[in-house]
Amino acid sequence: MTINHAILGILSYRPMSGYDLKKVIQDSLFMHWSGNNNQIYKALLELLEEGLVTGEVVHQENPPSKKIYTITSGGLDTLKAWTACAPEPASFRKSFLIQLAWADLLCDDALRELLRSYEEEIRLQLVMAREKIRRGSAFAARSGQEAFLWRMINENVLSSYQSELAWVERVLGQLPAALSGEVCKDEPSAD
Amino acid sequence: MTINHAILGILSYRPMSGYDLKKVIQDSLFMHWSGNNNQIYKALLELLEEGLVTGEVVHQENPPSKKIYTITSGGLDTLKAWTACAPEPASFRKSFLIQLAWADLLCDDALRELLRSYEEEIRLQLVMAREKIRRGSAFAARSGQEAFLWRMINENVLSSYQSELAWVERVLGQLPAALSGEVCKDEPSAD
DNA sequence: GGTGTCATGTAAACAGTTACATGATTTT
DNA sequence: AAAATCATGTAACTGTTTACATGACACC
Repeated sequence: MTINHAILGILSYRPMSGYDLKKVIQDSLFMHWSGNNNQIYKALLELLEEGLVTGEVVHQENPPSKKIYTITSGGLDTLKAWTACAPEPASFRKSFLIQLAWADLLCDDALRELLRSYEEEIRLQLVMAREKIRRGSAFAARSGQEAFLWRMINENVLSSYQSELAWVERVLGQLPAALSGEVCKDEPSAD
Repeated sequence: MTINHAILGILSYRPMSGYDLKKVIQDSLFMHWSGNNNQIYKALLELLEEGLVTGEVVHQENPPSKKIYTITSGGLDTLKAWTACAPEPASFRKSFLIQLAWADLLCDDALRELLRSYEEEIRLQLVMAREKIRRGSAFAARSGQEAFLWRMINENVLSSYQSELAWVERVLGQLPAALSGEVCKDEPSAD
């Protein structure tokens, strides 16, 4: 459950409530969770039990009250240990590729249309990503190194979309030749 | 549940058992599921109930017997309808980026080491992807168009890894400058 | 009077993984 | 004798999403 680590990371910047965490996660480029309550409030309970955060109820002038969570020194240690551990491989889930794999069933126009709508979809993702970057992080970088890392993270996300976009344009460009039946004559597809 | 569509797609090539499906999915580049029994056998039950496949028990000379599933014309229609529907956006889950986001806690050497091990990880993924491609598909392409699409799918996966690799190398290249503290002076990080 | 924000939480479902269980046969 | 392959399936769990429930206040 990586979301616990993500929450510890956010709380390392400043103490905040579950509600705040939800917004930070939703507005983030690289924290892929939808930011739903269920996961966040459950994670906070777990972190409390493990003593990695403390929770304090703060009564405001007007209700509702909120619970402000603060990372403990144990929490900081756990976070630091996690950041140093061996990275997991990235996972790409592109259900579009599965769609394409069986798209031989479609006629030429439908196939072209399918590729075009995927292209549109990626462009949309790119615009939204850029908008999130434009709005900036909710936090100030704590060091030049951190500012650098954050720029690299933004670049990573953008370059993923750009690579996907370049690919779909390549496919659309090669499609006419492929449809004319001139392609793949000398490419046996099974061994 | 996309795996049902993936299974329909595979069965559109040839009838086979759950066990065979498992292997096809595990050996595939782009079907991201682990190929676990639970999902496959459950999906097959659903497809049976919906009448999209038929199942026939085949007794072999030596046990165990197997159940061979065959796609129905209704199944083919469903598959075709699905291939034509609006594509979902690709989802990239890179827990490494979350790790990097809080990596300010690490010292220079640990950060460099972290990036290097991610680079290694991607290289490994790339090698495994190429190996899967080298072994080839379990099926012969039914048309030149299909052969073309399959090549494009392979290219997509490879270019995703290559883009990720290029990114991590860029980061490693820029790291010395970032660590020397010369970077980001004129880059306020919040708006 | 309806909609939106702040703020907590729960319920139900879907998606996906690991591990277990069985039993025969073949390979090491 | 142990391990791998063929082949079916189940159990338990983690992860993730959508939607619901509550209640005060503010804004249009």
